[in-house]
Amino acid sequence: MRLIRKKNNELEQDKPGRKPAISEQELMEAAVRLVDSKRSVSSLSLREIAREAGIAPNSFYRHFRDVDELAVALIDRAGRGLRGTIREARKRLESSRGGVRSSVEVFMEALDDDQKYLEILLREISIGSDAFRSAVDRELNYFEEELNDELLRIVDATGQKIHEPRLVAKAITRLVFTLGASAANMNIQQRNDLTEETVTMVRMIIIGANAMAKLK
Amino acid sequence: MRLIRKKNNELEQDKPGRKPAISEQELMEAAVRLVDSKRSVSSLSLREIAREAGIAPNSFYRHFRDVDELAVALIDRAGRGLRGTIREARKRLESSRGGVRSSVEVFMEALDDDQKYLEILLREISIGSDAFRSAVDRELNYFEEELNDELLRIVDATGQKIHEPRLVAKAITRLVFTLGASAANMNIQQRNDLTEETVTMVRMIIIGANAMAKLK
DNA sequence: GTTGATGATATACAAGTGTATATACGCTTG
DNA sequence: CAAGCGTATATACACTTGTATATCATCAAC
Repeated sequence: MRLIRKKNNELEQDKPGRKPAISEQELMEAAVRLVDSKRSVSSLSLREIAREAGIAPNSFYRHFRDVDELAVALIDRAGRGLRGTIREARKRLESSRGGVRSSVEVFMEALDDDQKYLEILLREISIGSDAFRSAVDRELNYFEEELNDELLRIVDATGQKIHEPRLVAKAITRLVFTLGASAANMNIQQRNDLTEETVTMVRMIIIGANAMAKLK
Repeated sequence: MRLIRKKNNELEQDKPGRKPAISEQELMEAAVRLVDSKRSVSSLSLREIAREAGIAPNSFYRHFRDVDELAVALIDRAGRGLRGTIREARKRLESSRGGVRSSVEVFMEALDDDQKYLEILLREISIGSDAFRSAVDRELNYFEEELNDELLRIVDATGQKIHEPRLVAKAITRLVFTLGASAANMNIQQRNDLTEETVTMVRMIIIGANAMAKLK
């Protein structure tokens, strides 16, 4: 059973029965296939996506109200992947010493998985419709909060102080997302270099926040 | 003044004096006028811009090969404004104590000047054509280099050490640009808060780089 | 078996797009 | 004055776009 969004914006239950010839999933994948370094999701036309998915233009409406709604669904999908990434990073954080490095590595690896979803999220942070942007914002804030919790946990556990953990979380989040976005078109060597750089930058922020806490 | 016969058989008065030729400048301004929170430069159509500028669609070609070329010109313009901003920041840096704060302030103020050019640059960092993106990259790198030079100068002058100044410059640049982009739709209060946050984050990075240099 | 919902299709249309072509007119230069 | 150049314009064409409308096929429920 799935949910169908009707023209009047009501949600309606898909009655048990016949399987649709095409799924929202497949439509989203068709859209992703059309996205490359020069084309953004929000620049895709309804007909283009329908063509790529192999359906008639009008069939698109059976699944999404418009391209924008599909784009938001894409971001939600990216968000789900991101949550997995965060869980993974936390796991490695508990079991290893080089916490920062392994966390950054998990993030960079996630760029390859998830069928470009994360990449799309990163690349289109600042454009698209209002709905699209607030969907991205949601994920960014989630990431930030998770990071904040983790910092507070470390403060609690180790007794070391951190100046304004919320700002530390925000700075790291923005930095990692920005640098991640620029990693999209890189080869392995370049990406490894970028990972190293990112690790150092994140350490600077944490050590800086630490030193500032001591100064006070 | 005399009467001329047009193709559509209308008679029209020949106004005294030649119709003023439009400048690239004016075309660019017309394009900027069409950009808002939902529309990006690269999504504008040639005809839209021509309409806004009050010229015939084909006249556009007299000035730019296509919309993309105009977009690149916009970024170059933004870059020129940015250089002024940097000069200003440096001046304040020499004459005041709170170097970081006043520098960040100069940057945030520049978002209001420059007729949205800087804002456009920030917002479309990751999209648009190859030419567009490399134009943005050029400006970002210029900013980064300037910052690097300044850091080295400070190291020289004060004798304090900084770990990997190039990375410090990169981290600060990305952070300030990213946060600046998100300031586009903020009111004064929110922007002031953001400025404060940015200042603290930048300080964290610098202090962190300082502490890391001492550790070695 | 009939009905009705669901998903898909084809056809159609008005609006918008980039641009090729032809042309008009002012200005400069001879 | 004529020629040519620069800048503008009108017209036209082929194409894409979103979507309205009508129709068909499949299946569930009565």
